[in-house]
Amino acid sequence: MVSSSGTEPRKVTIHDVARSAGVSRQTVSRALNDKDEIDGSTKQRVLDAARELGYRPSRFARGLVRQDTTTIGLVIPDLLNPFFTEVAAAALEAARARGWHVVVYDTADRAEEELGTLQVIGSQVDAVIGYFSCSEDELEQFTRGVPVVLIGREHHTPRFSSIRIDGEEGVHAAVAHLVAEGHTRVGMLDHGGRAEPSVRREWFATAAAAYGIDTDMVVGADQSADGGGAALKTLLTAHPDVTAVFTFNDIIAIGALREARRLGRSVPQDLAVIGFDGLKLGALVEPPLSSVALDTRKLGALAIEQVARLLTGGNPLGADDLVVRAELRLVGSA
Amino acid sequence: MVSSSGTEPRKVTIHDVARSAGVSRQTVSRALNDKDEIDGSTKQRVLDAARELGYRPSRFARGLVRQDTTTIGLVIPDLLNPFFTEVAAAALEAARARGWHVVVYDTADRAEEELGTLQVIGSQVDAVIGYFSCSEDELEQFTRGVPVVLIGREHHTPRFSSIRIDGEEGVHAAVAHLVAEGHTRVGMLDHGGRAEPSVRREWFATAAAAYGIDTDMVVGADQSADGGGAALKTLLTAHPDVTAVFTFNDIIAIGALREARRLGRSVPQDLAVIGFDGLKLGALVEPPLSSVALDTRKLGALAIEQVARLLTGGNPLGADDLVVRAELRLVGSA
DNA sequence: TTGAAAGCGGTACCAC
DNA sequence: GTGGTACCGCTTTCAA
Repeated sequence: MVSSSGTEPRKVTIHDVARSAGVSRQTVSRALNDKDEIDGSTKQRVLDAARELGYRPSRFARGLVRQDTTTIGLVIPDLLNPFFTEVAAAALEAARARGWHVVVYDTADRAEEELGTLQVIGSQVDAVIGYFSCSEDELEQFTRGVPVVLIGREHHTPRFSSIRIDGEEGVHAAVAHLVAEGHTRVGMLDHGGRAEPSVRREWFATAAAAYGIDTDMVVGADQSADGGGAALKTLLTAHPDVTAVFTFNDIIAIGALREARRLGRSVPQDLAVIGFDGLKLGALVEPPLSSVALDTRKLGALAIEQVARLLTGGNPLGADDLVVRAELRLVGSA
Repeated sequence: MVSSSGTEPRKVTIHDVARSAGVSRQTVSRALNDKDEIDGSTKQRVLDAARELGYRPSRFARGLVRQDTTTIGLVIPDLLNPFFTEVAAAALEAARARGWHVVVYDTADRAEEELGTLQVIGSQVDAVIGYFSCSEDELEQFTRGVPVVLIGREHHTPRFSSIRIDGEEGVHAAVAHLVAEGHTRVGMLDHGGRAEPSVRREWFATAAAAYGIDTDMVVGADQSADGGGAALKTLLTAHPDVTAVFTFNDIIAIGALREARRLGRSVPQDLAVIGFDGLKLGALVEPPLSSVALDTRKLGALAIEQVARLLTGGNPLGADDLVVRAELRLVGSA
């Protein structure tokens, strides 16, 4: 006796409606799809029967025959991370403009969940946009045949597309600004975790070098406000003479802002802070966070646009077009 | 000549693979679905052929025959509003636990988009969870037959379910705390827009009355940080003697926090602030925002749980179980 | 181990 | 205006 207590309501099909209304299935179809080759009264009768029976057309059957609806899968590590929130919102907006549906998968920053998602997603969507941590091999293996647009990393196989984030100029401008303000000891809070330094750090190093600034004061930070705070503390302990910091991203910067206040350093007077991403969130903290800002809406729009092209087999955008440039936005913290 | 320049790649079906591999369609199916009633070499041959042709099974055809995958639609007015971000994240998490897919629709706070979504969603998902602004009549009309769980408002028709937010005790505790701290002039920043005062305001009024506190100092605020800031300014201009404010939600409270600083009032010394929602965001501002906190994860989990019951026709949760209680969390701003 | 046939629930194209 | 039929692409009996 495993069956549920409720009256397991066997799926009502178009056939049931047809029989109940005393018409054929196609007539039911006509009534439901508002075709005009049908008598008014018949139509009403069918509609009534359908309501009566609680009929709902199967999206699968319908999708099978009229191949219209496109659904894309959006895979992100953490929707609560404001950066991904913005990316997701942007993708949703761009998708909505095309009448597409977006299935969102939050992998909770777990590699296993990511793989699991990848596994199942292939048979659920027409294309994938995502921020993945797995290898391209794994990606390829699971998404075989599905267009994939990568966010937050660059692809090495022509099999994929990716939206490149170009912050070189923006970071240079940030450093230039700090130098112009008289800062000579500028530290950086890079991301922690992965072994290799980030591209953002390279941009920073290049710019710093161009201004003859020391570039060794770098501390890795967890990708969280707490991580940023802790990293700032470490940095200032090791280098008390630091008067400005550039951070891997805004979340880290916001944590640094908070920690600076706790350490009795007022921002931007005693410590200038410049983040990266330009999150809307930056406007809510005090002082407002200066940042090398990304146009996340454009990022989302580009990803969707590329998917569209990939899907139609039309000419996909090249690497040169798949770029979002970040630019310095000074509002308070520097 | 409207045809695209690319080689419109006609959909490869299981049939093509079968022919190419020199087997029948069902053998292809076996190979792809990893059944064991198939010869190893045959399987490999089929797999190769499939890869060769770039074959991808149709999710519609597959869904049609094995009726497993459930997809739920999540409709929210604005993913960038941190409250909805949390709700969405919670729903995604709960859905993932069941292996469900979630299609997210952001209606951009526009009634027309909401209706449009409603229109299309019925034929795309198995159930709907959402924060809607339209009438129950409209909801009913468009979601006919689909289980619907409402968030942020209560239902009046048995046709729907809703997750109720019970903040009565929490708000009472908030007022009690303020009173205990010596505050006698407590204002409120309610939501603006709609004509009627919010339920939260009623809770506030009731609690305030219980402590013999004046309850007229209420200002409506736009649901944004800026709105909260502006509202606080209005409030303090009209009632300079106010020493504490309770707000409709955390976003408004955060705006108030910012404005207070600009007005030279330090928080919580000169002005105590208590929000509502308990967003994670509240931990990022200075001082950390005290709030009548909601368990958004539970909210999402409840919604999904109810959907599950509705879907199986099993015994759905009653109103008494569909409640999320909010409780006071004091961390800094009061 | 493999294949033929019968659906899954709709829609389109044809007669009537 | 309405019904018959084929078919969308795949899986699941059931024989062979």
